[in-house]
Amino acid sequence: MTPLLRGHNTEEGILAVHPSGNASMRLYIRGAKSVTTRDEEFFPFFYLSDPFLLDGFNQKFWLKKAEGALAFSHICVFPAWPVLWDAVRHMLDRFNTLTTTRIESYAQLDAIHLIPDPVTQFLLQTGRTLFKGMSFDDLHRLQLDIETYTDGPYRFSKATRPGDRIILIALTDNRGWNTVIDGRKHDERRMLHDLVRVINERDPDVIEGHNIIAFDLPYILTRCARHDVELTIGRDGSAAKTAEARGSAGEYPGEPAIAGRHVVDTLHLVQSYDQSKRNMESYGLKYVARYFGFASPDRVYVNGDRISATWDEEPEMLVRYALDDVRETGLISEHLSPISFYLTQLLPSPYGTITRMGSAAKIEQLMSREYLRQKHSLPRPSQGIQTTGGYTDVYVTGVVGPVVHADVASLYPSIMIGNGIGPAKDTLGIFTAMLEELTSQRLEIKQKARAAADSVERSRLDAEQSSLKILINSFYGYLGYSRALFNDYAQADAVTQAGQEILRKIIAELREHFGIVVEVDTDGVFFVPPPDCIGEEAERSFVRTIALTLPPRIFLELDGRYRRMLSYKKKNYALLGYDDRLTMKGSSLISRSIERFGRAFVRQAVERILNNDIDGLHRVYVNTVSAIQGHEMSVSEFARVETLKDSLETYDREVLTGKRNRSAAYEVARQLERRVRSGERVVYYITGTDPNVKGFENCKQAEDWDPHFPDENIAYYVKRLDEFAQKFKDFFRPQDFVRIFAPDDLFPFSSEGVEIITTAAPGQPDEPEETPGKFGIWLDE
DNA sequence: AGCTGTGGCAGGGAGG
DNA sequence: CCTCCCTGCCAC
Repeated sequence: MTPLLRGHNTEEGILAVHPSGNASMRLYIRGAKSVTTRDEEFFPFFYLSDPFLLDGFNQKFWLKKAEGALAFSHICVFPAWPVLWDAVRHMLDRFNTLTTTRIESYAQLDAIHLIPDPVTQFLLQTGRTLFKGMSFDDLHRLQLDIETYTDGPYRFSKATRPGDRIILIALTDNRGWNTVIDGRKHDERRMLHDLVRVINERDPDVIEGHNIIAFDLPYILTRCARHDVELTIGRDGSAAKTAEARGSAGEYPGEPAIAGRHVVDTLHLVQSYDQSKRNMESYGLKYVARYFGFASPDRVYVNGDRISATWDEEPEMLVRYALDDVRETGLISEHLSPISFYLTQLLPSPYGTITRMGSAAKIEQLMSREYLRQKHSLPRPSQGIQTTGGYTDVYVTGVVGPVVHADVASLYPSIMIGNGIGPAKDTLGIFTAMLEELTSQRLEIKQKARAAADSVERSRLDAEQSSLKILINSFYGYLGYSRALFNDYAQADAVTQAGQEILRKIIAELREHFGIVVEVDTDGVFFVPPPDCIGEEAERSFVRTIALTLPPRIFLELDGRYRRMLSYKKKNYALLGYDDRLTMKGSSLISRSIERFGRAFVRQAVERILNNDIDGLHRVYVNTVSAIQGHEMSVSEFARVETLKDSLETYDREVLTGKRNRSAAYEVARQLERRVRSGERVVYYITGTDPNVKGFENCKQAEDWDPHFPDENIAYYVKRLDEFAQKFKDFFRPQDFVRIFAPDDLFPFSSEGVEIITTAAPGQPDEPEETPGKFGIWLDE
């Protein structure tokens, strides 16, 4: 019995398990009842080497470190796929039994969990199917195919296509499941049987839906339980299960189990897409479809609470609505799923799982895959904290223009490649090598995509390069992640510090060349170009001039140009494009926690200020005040929407122990009849007459607001409006400010003599004192 | 049970 | 009033 892994850090608790050469098994080791374990000693561990299957596609298992040497009494085999039962038995027979090698004080296995991930993955990608009763020889041939099909470490395998898909939609109204269905039990029972039949007939590799994991599947399973129908949609005829139903046998919570099929939730796809883009307002299906331009003009919309009524009154309408949902979900998936799909060729995880994996987990898999390929041990996570981040500052507040935004392309990855930054623990040195390799692959693919004549080919290549971009951008975050095996806080700090230096250099150079730096954040700069730099071409070449002063491989690019900019605070500003489009950034201007009327007010006010329309600004204020006072707004405009992070129980406990204060959102949640879970949104408004009421004592659920007897707290909401107006205080002289943001009285408002003040932000000792009007040229237009 | 990072603004409530 | 603490949301 020789340990399969070699390594320098076995003293840190590295274990080798020798499974006698079957790596298509996922080994899961649970602490036996007789074993005392300590939580802090639990750590995930790890891949088997594979003398027989393919390199890299090894499976993961977990060990619980036990105190002292212990032997378990038996070994159990749990094949996740009954189809493979024979194969497992065959392999075990062939190798007699599992042998384990124990190092230091680690315990032996007590359970084996089979998940044929590489096989499903291969099948999915090649469009081949695994059939019931397949013999071990058939499987073995498949495995040989898989071997030839893999290209090697951290390279894409040969691409094929996603398998057949089916989209699942469940409909209910949001008053609860009972009202929709209870009157029509027979119909529903038949529908469930139809669902099972259709899925088995179509036999899809992938089942998709928007929020399918949190809603459609659990909903359908609940209905199945109520009607005593088995949702037998697994490829082997087994029933679909939710995580709870399966226990926590090493699976992710919420991970659905449909044997032989992948579940892809377009909600997850959208969320991870927006993590890099960051400009979506919501992740709801209807919004997302409109965002991507997938919603057709004659799309049917039915409000959630009208679904059962619509079904009763105009069933064809509801059918059309459901089909529109399906169509849009399908288009969103076609647009976004390739990013995950192409990663299945790089990572040893199944397609469905990859769509739900975080970015650090992906890096971890890449690292582990290569370490295991080289049969080297893996380190444990280091303890510590990262101490630095990006540099952010605001040099000028007020209205300026024209403004150019220049940013460094892929700042952190470039630094890591340029300075060879990688974890000290990475003795094989693959982290940086991998980053370099992936980056050059991406550039190659990007160029191919640009050159591709065929539009299908182009979008396939584009998806591939987007997958890589996401991976590449995750390398930095991985360094500072506390649970990462290869984390290295010192190196994470080295990356951010180098980034700060580059940004400061850019600022210094811009000033040297007579640009006026307005706001900077991490990897980009807003600045007013020098007076003789007019027009896009001049600005572009100005940025090039600055870029020449930077270290090699650091590419400063012109990212955007704007007619005017309102600079408010760090990470808070508004931009007016040459197409007159207004974009606002920052939590104090666009936060979802601001009431809708407040967001509308701020937006209109910013727009008027950017256009130097002081009379308009005053009118916006006056109109908003009168709308509040005249009860002209409906509840959705002044209600506040809050997401509950904790359960009501946690909240109560923490309030009781004085760890946190009472808050309106949770108190409203308490009033609701249904149980409120964490992550849910609560919509409420403030009642009473005193503007200084305590929110948690004077709050009501928005649904309870009655337009005929409006009881919102007018004084409170006027006070809120004045708080929003305060944001603009520094843009005006005090005497002007009080006149603009005040109701009309005896004398009509006049903007005569009002000027917008632009100032160098305080606390900038190296910035010479500036006077109003000196920033940019637009005031003289 | 799994979870990528730091920096920044604002609001509400409690207590000085 | 102010400060502190906590939570939520946002930029990159």
